[in-house]
Amino acid sequence: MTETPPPLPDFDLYGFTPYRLAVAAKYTSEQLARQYRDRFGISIPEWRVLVHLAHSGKVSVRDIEARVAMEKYEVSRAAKRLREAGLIERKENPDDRRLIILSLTADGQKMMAELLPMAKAHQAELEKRLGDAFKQLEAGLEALLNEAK
Amino acid sequence: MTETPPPLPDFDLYGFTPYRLAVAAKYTSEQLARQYRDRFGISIPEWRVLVHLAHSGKVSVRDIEARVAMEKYEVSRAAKRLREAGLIERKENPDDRRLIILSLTADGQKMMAELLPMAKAHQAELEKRLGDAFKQLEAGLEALLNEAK
DNA sequence: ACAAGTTCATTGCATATGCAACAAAACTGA
DNA sequence: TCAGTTTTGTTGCATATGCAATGAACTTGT
Repeated sequence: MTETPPPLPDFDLYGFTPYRLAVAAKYTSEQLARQYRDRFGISIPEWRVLVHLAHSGKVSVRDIEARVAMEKYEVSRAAKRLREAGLIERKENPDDRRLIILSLTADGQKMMAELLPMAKAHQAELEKRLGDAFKQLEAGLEALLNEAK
Repeated sequence: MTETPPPLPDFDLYGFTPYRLAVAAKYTSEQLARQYRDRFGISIPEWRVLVHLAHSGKVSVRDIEARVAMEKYEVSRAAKRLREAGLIERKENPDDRRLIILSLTADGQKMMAELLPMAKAHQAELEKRLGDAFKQLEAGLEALLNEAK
């Protein structure tokens, strides 16, 4: 004689948007991330810092933190590894000695000159594969990300 | 006399879909995840296992791995913690003694009876807030997730 | 029947991550 | 001016994670 357990609400993980977004995020970044990891030994946090530096020139940890959805300790540690790898360099800001100035080294520039086209190609490929669905995805993401910040 | 560095392709992280998805995933799961972490001490991998058990009854590590986008070692470790917390239990499958049978304990059921409505409310809230953009987001995700598997 | 290969789950190890504490520099206001 | 507060960046510590190796149970092919 088995007691029927208290019935649980019906809930399907596949229909749960945070889950779906997590899977989609992992799926879309996986292939490219593996490429730049195998080829250059770069992790995703490091990649984000590099992209920001490639795009914005000289910036502080705080700038990056504010703009690339990373906590400052992540930025700090990513920057440390990148410095050890000789890809970025770090100076003191004479106007405010708490701030640091991060920038790509020549080696870092060279690497990014290879990496960025790979990323652009990946993005183009994704857009092409998804077609109209891509436009819808982006419209939805736009609304979500606007409210996020 | 500064040498102009080799020009880098223009690339904006904000327009990069894998990045956008990662930020969106983090944003949408953050609030709820904090709730169930603070209240029940449950992490996201544990939550996924629990949801799958609530939905599917008795399953093996392999079942969960296949269906909830987790590696088997993640499932294994999540299950271990949940067992230690008394939320799930584990039996041997007599037909195939490599397989294990995971299921919710009474405590686990009770907890999920609280947790699932929270998740449903979170989802409903998200749908409502985003309105039409939600539908677009889901259409895009649908296409992406279909190709993922 | 049984050696070789597969599948399933777990674990050791190195590294990554998240949190909170910290130190140094700059700002604030009386 | 200068004690208290805030901002910036780093780090110690505990835990989580990813990978590869392991071992046990099953399957396959001859």
